Amino acid sequence: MREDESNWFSKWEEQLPSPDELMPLSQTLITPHLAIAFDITNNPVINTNTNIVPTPQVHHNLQAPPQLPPPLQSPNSGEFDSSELGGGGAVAGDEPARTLKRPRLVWTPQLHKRFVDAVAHLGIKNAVPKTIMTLMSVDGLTRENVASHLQKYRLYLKRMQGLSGSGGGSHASSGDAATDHLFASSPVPAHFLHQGRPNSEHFMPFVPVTALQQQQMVAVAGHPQYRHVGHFGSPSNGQFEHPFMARQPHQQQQQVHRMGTPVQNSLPSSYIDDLESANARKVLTLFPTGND
DNA sequence: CTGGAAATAT
DNA sequence: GATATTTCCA
Repeated sequence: MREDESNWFSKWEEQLPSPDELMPLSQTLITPHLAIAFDITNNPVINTNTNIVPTPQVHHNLQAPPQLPPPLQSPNSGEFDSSELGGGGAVAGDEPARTLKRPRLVWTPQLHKRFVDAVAHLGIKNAVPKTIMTLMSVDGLTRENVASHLQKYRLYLKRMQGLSGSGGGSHASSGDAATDHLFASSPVPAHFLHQGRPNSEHFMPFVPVTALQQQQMVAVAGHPQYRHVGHFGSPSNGQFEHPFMARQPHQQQQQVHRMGTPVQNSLPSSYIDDLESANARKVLTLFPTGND
């Protein structure tokens, strides 16, 4: 049977176990010096690349600095040109830069993880588009983007809750099941699932901000041309770049098992937040923070 | 501004 | 055709 479309997922699974980690959202939450005090300024963990599309990348432009720079401080001052998040990214060649038209924003697992993390840190209480967007600090991300994604995310959570109670099956009409994949990539904070507890306080088990990586990836959908624009290494704010380290060939099993059972959420453990980049269909561009 | 639905693009 | 994302409306 045709596995034309299915094959993308296959690859995706295999590449899921990426050494990529997440980035600390604390940046915005914690003050620079506070972060230093906590020593969370730089994560000594390993992080690695970021992009990676199964597609044959023709160019590898990256200046990849030696490693990740000091995160703290410097709130993104804004420098980075931010090429055109909307411009289609182009760079290289052709493609008129449409400055007014934002290309379709592709929510890549990593980006989504950031989104979930942000929501987790904020709590359903403040999990509003604006706050989330601010917390995410992803360049190019707009409130609208977050709002619409949030909507989808809520539906996903709802669908999940509904499933937990009744067994069922798997009837996903359409549009729901598919979304699950993307959402399944990111761990859903336990408290997310339905906070119907009138007497319960809302506490946040804090998200394992342990190994986080500092890099934002925005994927822009382009035509048959995928160009990943990595850019900006803002020297000033030493934000981040994509350090190319060796990726550990291990742990390759994450994947989404069936979560039909009650979420066992492994709180005490670190989440497996490594994801792969988008598949060959979009461009992965690292953008510096600074939207807003 | 937030939430939801519809429309459009890929 | 289906899905994702965007845009408009309440």
